Amino acid sequence: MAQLCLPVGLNVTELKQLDSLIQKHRLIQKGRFIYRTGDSFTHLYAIRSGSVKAYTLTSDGQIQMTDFFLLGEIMGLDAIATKRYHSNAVALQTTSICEIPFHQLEQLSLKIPALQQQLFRLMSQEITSEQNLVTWLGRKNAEQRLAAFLLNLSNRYHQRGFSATEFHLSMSRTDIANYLGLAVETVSRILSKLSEQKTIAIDKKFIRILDMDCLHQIVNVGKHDSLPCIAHHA
Amino acid sequence: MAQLCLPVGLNVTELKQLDSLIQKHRLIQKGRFIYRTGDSFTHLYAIRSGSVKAYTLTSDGQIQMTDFFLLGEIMGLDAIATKRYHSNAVALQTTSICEIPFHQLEQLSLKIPALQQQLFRLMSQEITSEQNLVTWLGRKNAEQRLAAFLLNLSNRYHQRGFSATEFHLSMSRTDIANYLGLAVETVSRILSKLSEQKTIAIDKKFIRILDMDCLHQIVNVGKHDSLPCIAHHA
DNA sequence: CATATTTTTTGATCTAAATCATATTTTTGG
DNA sequence: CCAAAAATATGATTTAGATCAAAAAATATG
Repeated sequence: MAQLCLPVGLNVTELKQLDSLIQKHRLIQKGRFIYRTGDSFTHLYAIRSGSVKAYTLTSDGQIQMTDFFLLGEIMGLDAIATKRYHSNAVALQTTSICEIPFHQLEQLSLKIPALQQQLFRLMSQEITSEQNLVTWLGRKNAEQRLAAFLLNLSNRYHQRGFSATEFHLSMSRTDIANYLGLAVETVSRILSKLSEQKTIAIDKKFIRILDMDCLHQIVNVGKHDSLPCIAHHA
Repeated sequence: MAQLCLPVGLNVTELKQLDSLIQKHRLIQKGRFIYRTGDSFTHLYAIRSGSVKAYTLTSDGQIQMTDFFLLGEIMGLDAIATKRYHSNAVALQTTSICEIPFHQLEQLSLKIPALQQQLFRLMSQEITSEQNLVTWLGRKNAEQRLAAFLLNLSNRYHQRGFSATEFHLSMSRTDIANYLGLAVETVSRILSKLSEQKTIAIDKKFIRILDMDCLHQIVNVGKHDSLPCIAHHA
């Protein structure tokens, strides 16, 4: 569990203690739930391979994607306060997850200051990442949202040592559209346009980013910005 | 410091220790900054009275509101990961804040399990609250967003023992619009409409909710819902 | 307290993206 | 391997809300 262990810098004994907590793995088939809204919260889940989507149902029964989790990421942090999961987590492909009993983790973090710090850090990161999503949804047009989404995935894969320019788009167009607050047709149209102008290339679920700069430019340059070049280099 | 102390249930010694951490108060005049983006993170801030807006600047220089903080709420949780504040926090009125040195709080929470738990809880709540905002922005129309916003404020005041139906709208229309991803004109128009139909009454910065049910109905009933009554009672 | 400045409101027009309508491609499952 | 179902793509039309424009109200300031 990269996110929990690596950045922490524990000694051998501490590492062993933490390791003993996170022994239990599970393989989830595509389309299966890891947890559902209202299930009582006992574990955090770390993704060892594969990917997961998390969504909530709004009061009027519509689906709202709240997160995509990729390899190395931790699910369930939003459930700590209420001791119930708030969303439904579904595997987007065959996914290996690691179960982390939260109560025991909490106990252990009392004894290992660096672990407590890492937990605070993880949760704070999650807050920031949701804030960023709010910013995209509130202020950006469809093309900017999609470009930002692709760059975000690219970054996250890159951070885990995978290619930043070629990766698996495991979520459907519908899921992406929902996540970004757009219509499926809009997502499809923009992906087509980006393909046409050779910014990306898509083969089924596989995406290759051909012109990363172009994506950055789309994201960074507001439509009222009269000096795109300067904005880009700033 | 309701949020930090009350729900925790500490013994006398622990309470004293916590109390000694959160002695320092400060009065902030309207329009003054509590922190700015990039300032190094040392304290969490709890609001004792007044209110604060938090916003970020996007890469193309636009303002994006990320939060409004009311009395009893804690600011700065998003800065823990990076040790830098990510947003600008500005007082919306004369505001009394309480400074909480985070490093010491972290140390203390190693010794007081209930305090650690409360911190996890607070951060988890913040994650959930941002997720909710994402849901509003992604799926709701202008009227629903504004109704949800008013109900959210109402709830938060109510939780602290204030009136749920009459409160101070300390943020400007522009701030609200920005927060909800709308144009000022749209916010103004909808507030006018709600006033006209006696759902709310606004006198300068003071708002009175006359028909709470109506607001709930606006929020809960999707436009495609053919049975608003049923949806409302579900 | 009178004038300047900012904020809010209201109206008219325009546009990005939703919706509607099909067609095409991909996936599923017998 | 083929038919049915699901997902994706593309074109035409509509619309919610942005933008533009201007007045009215509130607030600040000398």
